[in-house]
Amino acid sequence: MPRMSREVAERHRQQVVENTSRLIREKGAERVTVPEAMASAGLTHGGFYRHFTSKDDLLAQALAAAFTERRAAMDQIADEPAPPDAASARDAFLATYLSELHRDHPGDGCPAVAVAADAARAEPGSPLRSAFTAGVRDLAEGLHKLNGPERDAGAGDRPLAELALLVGAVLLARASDDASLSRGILDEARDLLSYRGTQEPADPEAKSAG
Amino acid sequence: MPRMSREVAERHRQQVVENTSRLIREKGAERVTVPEAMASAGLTHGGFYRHFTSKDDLLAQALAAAFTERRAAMDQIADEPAPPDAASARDAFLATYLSELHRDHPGDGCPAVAVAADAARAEPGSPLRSAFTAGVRDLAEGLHKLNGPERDAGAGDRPLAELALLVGAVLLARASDDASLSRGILDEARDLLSYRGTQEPADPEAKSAG
DNA sequence: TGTACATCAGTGAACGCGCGTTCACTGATGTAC
DNA sequence: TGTACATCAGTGAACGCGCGTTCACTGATGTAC
Repeated sequence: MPRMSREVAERHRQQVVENTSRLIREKGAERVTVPEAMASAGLTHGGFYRHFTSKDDLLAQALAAAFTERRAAMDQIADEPAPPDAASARDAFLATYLSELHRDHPGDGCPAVAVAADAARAEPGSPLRSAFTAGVRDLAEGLHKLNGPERDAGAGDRPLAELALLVGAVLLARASDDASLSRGILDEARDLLSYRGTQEPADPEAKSAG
Repeated sequence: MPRMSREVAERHRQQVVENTSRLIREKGAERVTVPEAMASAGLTHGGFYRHFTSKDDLLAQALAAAFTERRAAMDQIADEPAPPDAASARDAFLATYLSELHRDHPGDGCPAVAVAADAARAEPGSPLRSAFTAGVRDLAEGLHKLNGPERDAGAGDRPLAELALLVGAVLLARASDDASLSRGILDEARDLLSYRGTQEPADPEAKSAG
């Protein structure tokens, strides 16, 4: 199969990036190979360098795509009204993030959890690390938005710490080889964040309000 | 250099484990090689299998050693009186854990941060994952001890969530390629934990106690 | 619209490299007498 | 305490393997006329 049309070639490039975005979350950035990434779009490895300057280049693009997708999902929850089983959009988001579903499906999950270790060991200034840093900022902004304006005034708006707790909880829950310990981590994290969400309002009656 | 005495051989084994314990925190478990681990004790790779049944075996031993060392450091802080610049032993510990020193020196740092991603991807039941799970339990117990008995009664004792926040914060701080963002993560995490530590005591005067 | 030709997406073999593991070997250590 | 010999810690070469990257090649696509 020799030369493809530009349109087809561009579709191939996008498929490789999208599939790699999933692969790096499932296996970690380091363990994804060039042949594997190309094969995920039905191609052989030889043509890789027509699309990307290096493996690092692809990894960074795939990571950025994962963060973009994740942020969009956050905003969707923030902009929709809270579902009936959640007190607020924020609670709905926390329940989703700290769920066993998220824990057990890294490939669809948050790249901050899956790629943090790779980013921490990448060279400062490298494409992967830059993409990760931008992603952290992006997700923290999403959390800030979910926290809403009321929280801004008080002590409740700490999106960076909240992101750290979410990431740490899902990561430790994934690494813990015991079902009840793993659940305990997720549950305690949710408690800690929910508690802060509804804690000690000046007016006790405000508790029942949205 | 042929056969060494048993005493010397045992010292070599210990050195390999200790040095690997540092190496896996610096580079990640996957990136440590057998030749490298042996060379760290002045040996060549060929004799590796006289000491360990496989690379995985060494990694698990090294990880267990790192957790043991870390737990001992926690207990030392818990058992000593709080230093003059900290309100409690707990605060002293939090300040150390969430410091730039810890962030910038993974090799001396907490294995839960450095090896979580490797453990999360290791096979369930594998030596590395088992060692990690035991380590998480151990550190959570240490945090519980630092929290003290007063916290038990109220809502303040959530050692698993606290560990998740500590781990997530140091990990994201290491991965973030921007000094102020990185500091912000550590600072917000400390705020979140300190706030919970001194919040709304039933009796305001209790603040100065213990 | 047709023709001639340059471009380049994709193929598959090849490269040098480092990995985990195995193995024949060496010779001081440890043991049995 | 001495002697004879088995043990085994450590060496260094070798194994098969998969990696990232390069390259000559193919032939449909895209373009210039």
